Amino acid sequence: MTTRVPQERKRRRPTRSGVVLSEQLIVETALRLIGEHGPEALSVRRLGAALGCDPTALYRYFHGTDDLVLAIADRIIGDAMAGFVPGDDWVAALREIALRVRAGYLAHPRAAAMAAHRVTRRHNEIRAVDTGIGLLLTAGFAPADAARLYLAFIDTVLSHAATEAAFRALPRHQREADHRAWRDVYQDLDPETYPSLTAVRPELPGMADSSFEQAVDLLLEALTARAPAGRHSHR
Amino acid sequence: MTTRVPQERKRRRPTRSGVVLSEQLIVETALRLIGEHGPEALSVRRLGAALGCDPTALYRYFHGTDDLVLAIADRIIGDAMAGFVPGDDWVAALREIALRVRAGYLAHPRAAAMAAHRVTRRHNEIRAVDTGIGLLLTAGFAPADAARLYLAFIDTVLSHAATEAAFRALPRHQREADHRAWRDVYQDLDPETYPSLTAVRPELPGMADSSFEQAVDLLLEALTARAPAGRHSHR
DNA sequence: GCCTTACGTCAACAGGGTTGACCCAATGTG
DNA sequence: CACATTGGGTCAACCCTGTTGACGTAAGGC
Repeated sequence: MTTRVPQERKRRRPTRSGVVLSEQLIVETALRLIGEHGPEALSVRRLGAALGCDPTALYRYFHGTDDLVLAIADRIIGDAMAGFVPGDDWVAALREIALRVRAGYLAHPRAAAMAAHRVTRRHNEIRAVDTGIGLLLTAGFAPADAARLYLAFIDTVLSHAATEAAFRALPRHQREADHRAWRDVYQDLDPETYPSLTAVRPELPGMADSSFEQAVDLLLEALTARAPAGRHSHR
Repeated sequence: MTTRVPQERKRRRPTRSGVVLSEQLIVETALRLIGEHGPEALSVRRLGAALGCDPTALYRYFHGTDDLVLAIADRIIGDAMAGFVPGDDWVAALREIALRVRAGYLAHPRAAAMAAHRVTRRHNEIRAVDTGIGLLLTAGFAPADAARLYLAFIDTVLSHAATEAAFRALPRHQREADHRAWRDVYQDLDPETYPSLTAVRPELPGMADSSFEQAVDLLLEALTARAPAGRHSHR
């Protein structure tokens, strides 16, 4: 069909099971579905079943799966950044942005895994970019540097968060197999073939943990070092 | 079936169309398929057709799609790292690893998008990890730090590369729509609502470019700053 | 109370991964 | 050289997926 999806709906017709559909309700149900029944639960058919309507009714609200995904992504960003106000410390503010984005993604891994590599240049994201660049400007960076460096920072944060989300969106047995790999496969290695891995063997199980905060800290250290003198962070 | 996949095969029986299957041939055909007929071309059925065999014959070589994906990922890593020998400069070596990994992913965007967040547990991956950790050890880092910092470094590189690959793997119209949205959205911004973006407006067109190298440089700067004294990079 | 049309429903299609049964032929042995 | 073994290619089938076009019903404007 790919019918034009109107912005305002007046003829709200209850579904066979009595529910009245809406874009909001659909997005919220999709997120709830993922949260309750695991990452694989999101499909047009399951979503229809959860809503108590025919799966194809969703096509009256979204042009297709892609459209639905973008709507979900916008909702996630909005929820993650809700109530954020940057303080005086620009480094701390950037770190909080990073942690909020990550938390938002991990709250809905499957949706994030689908949407993270999309460029949803919508209101919430634009506002976040404006805020982030503003932080680097107040740190004393020249406009050109502020733009470039913020891009590097936020791209790293988004990429990391997307990777973590994608990992959590894997079916459980795959996730556990990957996790076990660092304990099992990497433990019994030939010392001569892999000398460096052998040297750090006790640390290998930790390789399964997230490196998100470590990477963010490294980036913020580099940014602090590059910041013009006299405009340092408050600590 | 999920039969045990043996490592050594002796009874090579030609397929109906005369081709003799092998793990190598399957992986190479999968990569060729993706390269020629676009990102969506990779499916068990299409792969079987391209090989001139029944699709289910692949299950004699791989336990399932997941197993095949891991094999493809390891192949990409192997190709990317082929012929790499680290020089004296550990910073330069890490940068080259980053650029090689990225180039390998971008050469097969769709495959990379599927495999980037997985742990392949295979030879090429293990060797790359050993090499990277070895570089940090020669830089003078303690084993625990070397492992943790290498993880942060390589995760960032992999995440960035995966994001770029995923974007290139999108259907053309989605990719172009995202690009257009970026241009259009930032053209008519209200200066009062988005003051910082307005301040850096001349720099915004450059925001569409990749921030990969910028992010890698920042990370390497931070690592250099943290490196034990007397073991600096050669420049 | 009628007419229009929005929108929920239904049936169907094309494509996906995965399976168990079948059976031929390549191999190692005598 | 002949035979038993079994690896592995083939086939049919199952259930999942997103998406479509036709259909009809009930809601709203008049």
